[in-house]
Amino acid sequence: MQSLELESDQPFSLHHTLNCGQVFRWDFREGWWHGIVGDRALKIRQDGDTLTWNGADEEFIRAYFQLDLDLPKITGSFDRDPFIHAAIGRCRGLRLIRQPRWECTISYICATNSNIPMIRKRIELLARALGTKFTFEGKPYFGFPSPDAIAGCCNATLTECKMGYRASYVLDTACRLARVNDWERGISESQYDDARRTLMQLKGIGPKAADCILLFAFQKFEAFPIDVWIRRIMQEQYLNGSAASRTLCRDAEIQKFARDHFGPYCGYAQEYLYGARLG
DNA sequence: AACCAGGTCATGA
DNA sequence: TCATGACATGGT
Repeated sequence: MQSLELESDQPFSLHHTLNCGQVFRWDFREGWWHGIVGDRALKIRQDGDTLTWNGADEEFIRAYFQLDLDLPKITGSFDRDPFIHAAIGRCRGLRLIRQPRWECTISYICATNSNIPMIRKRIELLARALGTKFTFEGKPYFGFPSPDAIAGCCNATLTECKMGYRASYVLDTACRLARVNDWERGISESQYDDARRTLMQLKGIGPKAADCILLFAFQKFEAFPIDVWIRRIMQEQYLNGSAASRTLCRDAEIQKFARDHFGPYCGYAQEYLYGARLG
């Protein structure tokens, strides 16, 4: 077991960070958050300014939870209206996570047109079917399947994982990326627009999934994923006033507004809006 | 029983 | 470039 003391001027909330819908393989049980990240399992808890965990070194924890970033500076940069101000207050300490790139990519293909419990079930079934089994604190876990593991399976296997029509998307993307050496580097080194276009050439990745992947796995904070919730919030709160009188506007317009209004960290702002969405 | 969920794709104008 | 409908699945 290891621990660290958070800096007093750098807010962090494990609960908001893991509960805001950006990751799908974390569970809160008996006072601990239990998670599977790529091929490792870990558990972690927060008591005030103390983080205690098992299953990773401190370097991993700091990187994974973005403890190296100046959060007040980030939230301050987009704290520009009463609505986002309230969301920042409600989700105080929420940090974006640095997700494994491959896992994040497949996860958000699995996420389309589904609710969060269904996404979680799908990914768990996928890991059980094709992931590597290992033991952590005496219990069995399944890591996230490698590109080769998915690329080598058949459509029926993925259908058994409740992928529905996404099965062929997952398989196709796995086959493509499995043959490319270090595909992440090209995305990582590209500007946001180019990276987004490249990702969208993969089956099952449209504008929304691409933005989630760029935001959560490539730290391109200018990405502003628009799902049904964010679309609703943006139209009601920022674009056209009341729900009754609003006229619909395109996602591209919403995105432009978001980047102009919230600035270069608008992706971070998006996650605060999403995290605070249930009132 | 329709409708919805962290949407995307194929089609047709 | 844009609307429109289909699409697997499970919950409400």
